[in-house]
Amino acid sequence: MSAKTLKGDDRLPIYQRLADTLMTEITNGQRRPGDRMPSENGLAEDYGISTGTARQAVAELVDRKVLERFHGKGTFVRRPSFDQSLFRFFRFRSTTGEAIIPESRILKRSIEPAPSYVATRLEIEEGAEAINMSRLRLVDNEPLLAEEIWLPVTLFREFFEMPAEDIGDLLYPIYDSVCNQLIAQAEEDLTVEMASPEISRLLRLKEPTPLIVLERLAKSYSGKPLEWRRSRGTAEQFRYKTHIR
Amino acid sequence: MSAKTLKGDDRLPIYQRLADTLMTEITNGQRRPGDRMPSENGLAEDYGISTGTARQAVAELVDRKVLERFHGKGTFVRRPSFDQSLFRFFRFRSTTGEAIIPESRILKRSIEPAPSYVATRLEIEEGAEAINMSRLRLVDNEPLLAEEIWLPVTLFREFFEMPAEDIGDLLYPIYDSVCNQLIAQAEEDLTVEMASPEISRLLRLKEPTPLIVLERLAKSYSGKPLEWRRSRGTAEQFRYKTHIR
DNA sequence: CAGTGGTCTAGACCACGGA
DNA sequence: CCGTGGTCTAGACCACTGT
Repeated sequence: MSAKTLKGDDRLPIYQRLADTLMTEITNGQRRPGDRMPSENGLAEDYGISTGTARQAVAELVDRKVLERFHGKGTFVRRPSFDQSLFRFFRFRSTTGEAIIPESRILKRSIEPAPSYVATRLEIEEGAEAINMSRLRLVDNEPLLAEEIWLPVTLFREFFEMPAEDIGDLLYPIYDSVCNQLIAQAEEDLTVEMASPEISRLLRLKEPTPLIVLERLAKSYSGKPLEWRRSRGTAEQFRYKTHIR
Repeated sequence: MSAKTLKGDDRLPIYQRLADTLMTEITNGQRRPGDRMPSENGLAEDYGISTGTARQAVAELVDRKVLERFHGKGTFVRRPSFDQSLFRFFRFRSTTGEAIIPESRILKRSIEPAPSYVATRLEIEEGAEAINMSRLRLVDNEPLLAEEIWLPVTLFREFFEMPAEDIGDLLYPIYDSVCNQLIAQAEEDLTVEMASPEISRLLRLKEPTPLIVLERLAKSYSGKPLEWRRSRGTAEQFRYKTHIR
């Protein structure tokens, strides 16, 4: 007999219901990034299904980049790593030429009424209070990106109250450790505009310069919007490659 | 016994060798876009393997977007459709608001020595002769994109010699029918620059305007470079959305 | 209806990684 | 060595499509 039962509509395929079950455990935080999953044979036995079927469920989540398989080692909850995302768009060259995380300087952190373009994306009431940050990102002391960041105050109050000195170059690990909010996916939206006087000053631009504007809505596994940010960098160092079929 | 044999190193997995075999048939042109593949049971029988294994081979090619499966109908060689690619980057709005193929106007078609940036990508000798076209793409008679197109003269001589009137809005179907050259994949590369006087005139721009520059190297199934083009459009109508995990 | 892909079983054996 | 994922068999039955 099967020790565990599958959630969801029993007219759905078994592998789909198992995938949903595992996904829920990850969404709940019962299984966290880096955790090892039960083996495929283990899952099959636990749920009283065939190994091939358990395998199909795992394949589904591997495909959705929620899990990672390693031959001989096991299957693990994937750690999302987002700061590569910048590298997809901008070619940062440090003097050494290494792939590096840009330094972060927080210029402002305050609570303000959310403007409508933020409120919509974060799915909060227009004019409701939200945490607003302005941040500069630098490589070798050269400013590269100016960022405007918004967080729903209800979920991130502890982040707002923590000392600025304790905030490092990466925010997402802090969101997790301080507020228990895990960023698992994001939508990004890329446009071009001319630099405003304010941005020109921040990025130390002399002449009218086209900017790449990268808007990102970062979400939890379940799709709840957690952070909205807008990053602006000079288009000169912008380059994006794709392969299409 | 098995009627057909699999190509390739027999230390490779069977599904991999079957996928390679099918891929070769497609690369050769023995199976063309739109063609129906043998059924999964048929493949299994033909090669004396299990249905699950045949299915795995098909899954591989579906994943690589070479095949498409339709439940109850069969599996088909996918028709690559590239002119959607523009829609990934530019939001064209016709007056009706429909998804449309922009009209094409060929401004120039000549044979010239290939500049080095073209020769490198097309893998021909620098300074070797190549077909060069200049093309304007319009929606509702508004110029939207200026394109510079290069083709290796060895493969596309018949295209060069055909009457301009017979060339429609889409080039890839012509490449196929006239020169037997099938575009199956492409690399795209996106950057930003300010409009030159020449481009400003072509696109009827009044003021200095940032442009999106989309460079595309189009290739055959086997990866042989067939066409290089550079398209420029105003950044105003540029927008690119992604989802990342 | 027949033929297609989609799901599932109940295993076997192989290849890899770590103790 | 054991436990993991990777490949493979030889089917059965279901769900969808077109005639």
